[in-house]
Amino acid sequence: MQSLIHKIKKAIILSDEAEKYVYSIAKEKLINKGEILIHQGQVVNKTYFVTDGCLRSFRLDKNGKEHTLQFAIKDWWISDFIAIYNNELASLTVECLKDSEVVEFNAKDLNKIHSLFPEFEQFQRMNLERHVVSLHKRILNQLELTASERYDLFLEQYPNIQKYTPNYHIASYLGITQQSLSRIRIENTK
Amino acid sequence: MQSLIHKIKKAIILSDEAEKYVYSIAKEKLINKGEILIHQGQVVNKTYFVTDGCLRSFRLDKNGKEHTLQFAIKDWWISDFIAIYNNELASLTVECLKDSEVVEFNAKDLNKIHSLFPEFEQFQRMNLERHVVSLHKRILNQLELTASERYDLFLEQYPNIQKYTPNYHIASYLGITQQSLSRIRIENTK
DNA sequence: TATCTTTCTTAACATAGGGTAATATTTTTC
DNA sequence: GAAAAATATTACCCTATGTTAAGAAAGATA
Repeated sequence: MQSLIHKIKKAIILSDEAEKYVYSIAKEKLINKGEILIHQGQVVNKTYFVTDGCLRSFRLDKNGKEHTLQFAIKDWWISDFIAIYNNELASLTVECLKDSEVVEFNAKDLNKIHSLFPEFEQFQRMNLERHVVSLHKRILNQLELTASERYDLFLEQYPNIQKYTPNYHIASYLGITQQSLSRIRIENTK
Repeated sequence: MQSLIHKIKKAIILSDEAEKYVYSIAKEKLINKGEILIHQGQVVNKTYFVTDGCLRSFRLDKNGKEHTLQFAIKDWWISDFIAIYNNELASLTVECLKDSEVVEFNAKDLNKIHSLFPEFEQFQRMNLERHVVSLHKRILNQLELTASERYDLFLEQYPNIQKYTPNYHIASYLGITQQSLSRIRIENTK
């Protein structure tokens, strides 16, 4: 929780009342490895801020294959923003990859914060700007890099993630099979 | 220009002064097909709002291949947000696909608007939220759909774009070659 | 209309990566 | 520590897509 407040205060001037409101709608939670926070196909009304550990969001397609949209480590937000934005049932599952500590928010409470404390508009805008830029980069990487190059870049961006997540999750983030990733890993060490 | 003001007013309450400021920093421009608004490798300081026509942003990779990040039609923003956000030289080129009408902003003026008129924070946040959701969807589509399925979806999302842009631009958006797209187009009509 | 240029299609061949299945390795559980 | 479960590697074959090149079609220009 402290790490979230700290992150907010680094970005904006946070009044006492606003800080109180954040505390009033936030719920600190310890999550065990393997727990599912959001279930694909069910109602979504929570958004999570990760203060420790690692979560993952993915979609299960019609053929039973998983496709990883996001890994969330310390100081990242994670939820099913597609579903929340469109007011639909979850198109993603969010699961916990290792024992983690998160701050849970009801998505509607979190949305109200903007009208109650307009200073959060700026905080949120800046988060979203950063997010858009990272998504643009990911799309361009997917278009122009080989699987092997994408894997190298992934390891730079998430240097310790291999401790928390099996390779087939990484493969599903990169858009390849675990067998292909295995081949790439062997090539790279030669 | 009216269409931009209209769009803003649909989202937020726009004070007279704020509206005046928008006019003072905005520059309406007619752009000819083929004109380049942002050059990869050069300084970027402009952001464009499209009021009519169609623009495209793409990256030229080391092998001379183009990769399309975005098509922008009426009511979309386009620029090189990666470069602006990171204060780098352009990683993209923005070109005009058919004679278009745009509103040009200096990126710094546009950024100042948030502190001068905080109501724009909300406007921008909502734009960014929508944008993030559409990027999430695009990434998931790229991970889980075949090239043929992505093409079908593309045609739904940009129903008239084929009039403005050659197929090899569409192919470079979908992450395939123009030859593959040609094969897919033939398969689909069978 | 004729010519030039751009775009699209087609074909032959090459290759990255997928599918399936077997085996090896590591991790978890009892 | 043995057994079970999960994960990773390897192999064989297959398919979608890439590469290169040529030709056809469409659009632009003179």
